[in-house]
Amino acid sequence: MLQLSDIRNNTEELKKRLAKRSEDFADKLDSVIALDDARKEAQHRLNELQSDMNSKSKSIGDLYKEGKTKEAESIKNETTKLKESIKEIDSSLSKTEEEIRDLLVTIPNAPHESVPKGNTDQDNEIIKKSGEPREINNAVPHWDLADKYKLFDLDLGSKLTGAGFPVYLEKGAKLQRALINWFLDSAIEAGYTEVIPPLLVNGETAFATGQLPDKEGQMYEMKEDPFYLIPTAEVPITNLYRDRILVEEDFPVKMVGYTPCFRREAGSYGKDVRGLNRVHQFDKVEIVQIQHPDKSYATLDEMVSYVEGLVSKLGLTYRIARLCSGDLGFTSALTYDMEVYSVAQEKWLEVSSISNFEAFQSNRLKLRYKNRDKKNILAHTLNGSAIALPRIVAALLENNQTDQGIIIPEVLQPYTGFKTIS
RNA sequence: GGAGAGUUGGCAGAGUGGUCGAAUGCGGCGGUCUUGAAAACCGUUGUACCGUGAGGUACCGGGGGUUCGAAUCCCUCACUCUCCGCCA
Repeated sequence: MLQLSDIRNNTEELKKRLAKRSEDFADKLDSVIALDDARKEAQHRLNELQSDMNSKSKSIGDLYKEGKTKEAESIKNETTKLKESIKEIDSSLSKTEEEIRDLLVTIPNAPHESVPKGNTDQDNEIIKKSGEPREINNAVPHWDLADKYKLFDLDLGSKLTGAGFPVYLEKGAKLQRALINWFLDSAIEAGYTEVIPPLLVNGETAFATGQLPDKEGQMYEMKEDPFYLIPTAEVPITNLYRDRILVEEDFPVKMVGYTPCFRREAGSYGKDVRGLNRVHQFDKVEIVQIQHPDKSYATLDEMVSYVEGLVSKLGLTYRIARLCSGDLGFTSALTYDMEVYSVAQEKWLEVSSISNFEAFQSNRLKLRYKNRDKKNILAHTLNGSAIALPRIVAALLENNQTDQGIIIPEVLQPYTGFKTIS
């Protein structure tokens, strides 16, 4: 969430940046400031009363020790009222703090100045295209190729679980492992440290990276325990650094992790859900960085090029989009999407989303660093898919189909152990 | 799942109702000494909020309670450890 101090000090700038979002948040910012004024006043009064109480308590103790029981009793009587006032102000202060928080959690991150104003993905700005898509006559969509070569089976998955839980088979299963391993090895080579986090997280963790309360209902929730299945490795990996105070020398923190991801995708049925286009469980390798605020945008560019390198080595046709304000996630200040072209479906599939959250997550994570003046400053967090598997698989199958079978990209061959699927 | 013991500052570890934001040791930072370093010695060393400032307030796993006063007593939850049970 946005920093209170920022809202107070840079009110107009934040209003301007937030105005790009579909909803107007100017009033909310003003309300936050007004509530914060009330909070300060209450805080001040409370402190005074507490101070009074502390000194009274101290003298009661002293008086008893000196045997002056009567005097002690008389001061004790005075504290009764004081105690009530403290309780009263304390609870009203808590209420105000809660109101501030309730308001703050509904305000999204302020879009970066380069974010184009817009409503839907139609308004995203294509900043790079890798060339013209290859043309294949009578291209077969990946779900039919999967049947033909026994690569994955959605019906089987729906028997075991429900719609959107693919079962990967034979070379399809091997291809998953190959991609995961190649993605991981590439990231490690690029300086990322591998982690394997839990797949279930508690509410505090989900709150800190912004999934709660914004995406409540999009995560699978456990029945017996207050845990959520992770929708992305971003959640547990970024939270590794919750409540940490770093030193500048720690930057950049670079982590990579492979996890399955679970998404309910409530409300998105019907469209674009065939085959692997949108499933409830999928595999993803995620890269996360924690960076100095001055360097986070350079890091974002670096991460985009890194992901671009991956799709490029896979030989896929891709384009990079700068998300417009309407398509920008709640927690992000600037997001680039990597999209690959799917020949049979004749459309672009989003395979990676790379975002700079600035201090939005750090504020909830309480992730800071000590600067040279020994002040604690919120760090910036970033992450990106590197990469999500299903749509990469979809594009690979469709784009690489030939009469002789499906050609496996060279970089993957050491991992698959086969060169074609036939 | 059952029984028991714990959770204190960066770490280790005292503290069982008032003088405790918290002894002591280690580590970190600054200094003295030294050609340099080590050792020794001296000083300093948590986070957040309120206040222009002096200063004040809160925090000893989380939440609640008892009390004039709680790190210390009670309740509750989470976590850690030991033993038993079950199990990959």
